[in-house]
Amino acid sequence: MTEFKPKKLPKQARSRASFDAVIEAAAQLLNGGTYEALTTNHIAERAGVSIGTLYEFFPNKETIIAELAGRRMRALLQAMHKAVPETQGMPPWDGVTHIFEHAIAALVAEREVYHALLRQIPFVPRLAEVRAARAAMTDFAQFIRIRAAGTLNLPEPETDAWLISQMLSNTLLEIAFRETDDATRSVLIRELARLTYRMAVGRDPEA
Amino acid sequence: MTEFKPKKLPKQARSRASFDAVIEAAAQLLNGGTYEALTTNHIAERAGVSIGTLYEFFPNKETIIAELAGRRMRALLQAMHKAVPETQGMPPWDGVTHIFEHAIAALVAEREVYHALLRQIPFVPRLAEVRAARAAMTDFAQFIRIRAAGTLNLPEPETDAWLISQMLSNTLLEIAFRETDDATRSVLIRELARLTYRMAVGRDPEA
Amino acid sequence: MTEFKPKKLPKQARSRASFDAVIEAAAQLLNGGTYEALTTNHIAERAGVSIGTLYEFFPNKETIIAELAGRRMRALLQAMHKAVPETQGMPPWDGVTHIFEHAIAALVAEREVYHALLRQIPFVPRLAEVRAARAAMTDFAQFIRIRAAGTLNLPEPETDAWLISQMLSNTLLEIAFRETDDATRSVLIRELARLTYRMAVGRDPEA
Amino acid sequence: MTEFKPKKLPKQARSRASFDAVIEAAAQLLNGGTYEALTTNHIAERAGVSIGTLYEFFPNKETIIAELAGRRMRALLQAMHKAVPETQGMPPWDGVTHIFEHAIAALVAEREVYHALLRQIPFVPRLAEVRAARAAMTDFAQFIRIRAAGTLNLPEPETDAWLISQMLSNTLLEIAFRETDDATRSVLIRELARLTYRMAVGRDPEA
DNA sequence: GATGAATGAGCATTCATTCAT
DNA sequence: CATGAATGAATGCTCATTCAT
Repeated sequence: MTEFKPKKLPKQARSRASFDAVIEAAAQLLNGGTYEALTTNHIAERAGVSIGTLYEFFPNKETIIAELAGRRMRALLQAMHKAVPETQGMPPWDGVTHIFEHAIAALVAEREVYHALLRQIPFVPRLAEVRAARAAMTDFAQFIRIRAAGTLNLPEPETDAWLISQMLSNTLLEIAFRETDDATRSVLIRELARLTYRMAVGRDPEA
Repeated sequence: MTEFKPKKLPKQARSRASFDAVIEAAAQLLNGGTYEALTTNHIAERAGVSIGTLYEFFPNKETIIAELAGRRMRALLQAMHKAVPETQGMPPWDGVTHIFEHAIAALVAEREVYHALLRQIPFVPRLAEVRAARAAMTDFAQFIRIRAAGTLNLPEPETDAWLISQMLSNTLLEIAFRETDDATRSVLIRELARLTYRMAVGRDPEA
Repeated sequence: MTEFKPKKLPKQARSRASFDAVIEAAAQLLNGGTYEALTTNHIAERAGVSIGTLYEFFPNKETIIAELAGRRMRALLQAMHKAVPETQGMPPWDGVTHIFEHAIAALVAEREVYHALLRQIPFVPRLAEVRAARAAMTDFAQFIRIRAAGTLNLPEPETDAWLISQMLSNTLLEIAFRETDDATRSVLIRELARLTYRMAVGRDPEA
Repeated sequence: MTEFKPKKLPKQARSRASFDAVIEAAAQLLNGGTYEALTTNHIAERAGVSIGTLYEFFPNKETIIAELAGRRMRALLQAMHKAVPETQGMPPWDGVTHIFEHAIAALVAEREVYHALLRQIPFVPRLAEVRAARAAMTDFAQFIRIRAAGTLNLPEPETDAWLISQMLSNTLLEIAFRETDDATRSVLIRELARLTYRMAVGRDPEA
């Protein structure tokens, strides 16, 4: 599988700024346009950098996108991890809901970026960093156990973990991509949390 | 919303053959290449038809893809519907497993086609026929109730139906897209059926 | 110079109807669209005739247009000739005005057809029939002499005749093509008649 | 009304050369071919520039043509203006003849370019710069008055000015487009000047 | 005769990438 | 180091014309 690595990681401040500007310009253009409209020349222009400079840092277009995908995946995981301590003392179901809400908030803030990255660009979902983020969803399902004190009930742990991570990651994306209001999304998230609990424990939480 | 309709539906045998050849050529090219490599000239060449003939039937590239998507969605639903009578007498969990197996078989046979259509081409998931197929997943979840004699237990029926249809359609796709062997897929399907039962009924089936 | 002749002149009534339909379909399409949008397939469709039949009568697109141009030029001259007897007893200036008015009326009725034919299609102005029609404008300038009893005063008769025919034909077209109302056109026609009289006779008419 | 403006006006010498090369290549191709044969790929090839570079400067084909039309109209007006001082001391009729001769010389040098631009390309005559040039013909008719010391005699000044500008611009073009020798053109120009004088003043000049 | 499916050269335009300055 | 002019293969699509049925 082709690796997408920047040509050189910038050390000096000025370089660092250009490097970042390119990636964030790509994100801006993705928000408000499809992937098909994303051209390297536009990225350079939006970044305030010449096309020549862009190619100093990135060997090709794919690498820019891979870098952006990595950034956003890290941001997404961080948003969820930051929410974990806040669930202290909540009943397990509420804890899951809380974490999902943070994930959705991060996704909705850049709906089109995530949509383009994860649903339109062939190679992005196969990127190691993206797969890791998806797999991490299971950790949050596991988290139910910690909070629910040992009631986790998964007969085929590995298989079930993979399935649940697929269901959660895809459904969180669908909720975020859906054109609707925050209230509707709240209901969806809460129900998703309950269905997740059902999957993981085999019964409804005694809320 | 833009409608994608063929220019003229072919009546004569010669036309019918060309019409079909174009659509199936598109499918062939999608199998073994990405969407980006799918060009109208390549489609025509592969179909053994001139580019002019291709545009005799289809007003633009999108319409070819929409027509292919429609065909495959219909094929998928049919594969599932054909499996329903065969579940007579099976315990509900096995019935769902059986239906999923047929769906996966259809998907796996053209893994890359389905992947390109549903995960790379922006407008395909928005197509009426595709959305209908996705929504139909809920019917199969409902089907559990029929077989499980009234134990369906969904506190927010509409919301839960949407969530379950998203989870099932996406996860079936992920299982089909995953590069693995049939044995592994069998286990995944069976576990998916059980998790689905858990979501729908709130407990494990009494196998 | 290439000659544009129909393949075969139709004798039977049915053929005659198809032949005419093709030419008039071309005229209709020219009214409400530019020459660039005029395709043989559209002409055939509009004429209610198959493209194959169209090519039975006309060896190529140019011939259809040449035939249409001939028809309209003949119609234009006829419109002007029909007006001549009506000028009996009018003072010469009014007579010219009267004839011009009939010409403009014919032109305006199919503004876009005449514009496309005479101002956008390279070979039409070079067609024998079109040049003849243009030359005929001089006859109407000559007509002033008949009515003005011998006062025509053209030192270089042949040269002046060509010049006047160019001025009149082009300016009548410009008046017809101009987007304006009938009242404005009336004033333009009357003034054009006076300027023409001045050119031909060397002084204003004693209206 | 759609504006046709170059994408970026070239600053550097290299750019300037390419920019000009494109426009003059278009002129060359128009000389010796019709508008229909004028393609962007041919223009680029003739200009010794890649098609990509062509589109670096011009957003579309129309803009190239509009730019060429502007250039030639400016050249035409300049040719006429430069001739004005040379008419000092000439009798008015000779002065007009002199100016017309310069206009015709400029037109004849690129007969086919002017013909294609002004008689085959739909949008060119509607271009602001072209309309201005045409209107400027009236100034030269006015010029007769200056030389003829107040004898201008136009009962409907605005209408007559428009008519005369139409007659002159069109007839100058027809003289230039006509396939003939210089001697014949000279006679035509001289007679055109006299007819113009007649139109403007109502009698022959006292040569 | 009439049909209309089929042809394919050709068109305007895009965009990832290079390299002389 | 940075620039941005230049590249050109490739794309989606049109349309005059042919010819098997």
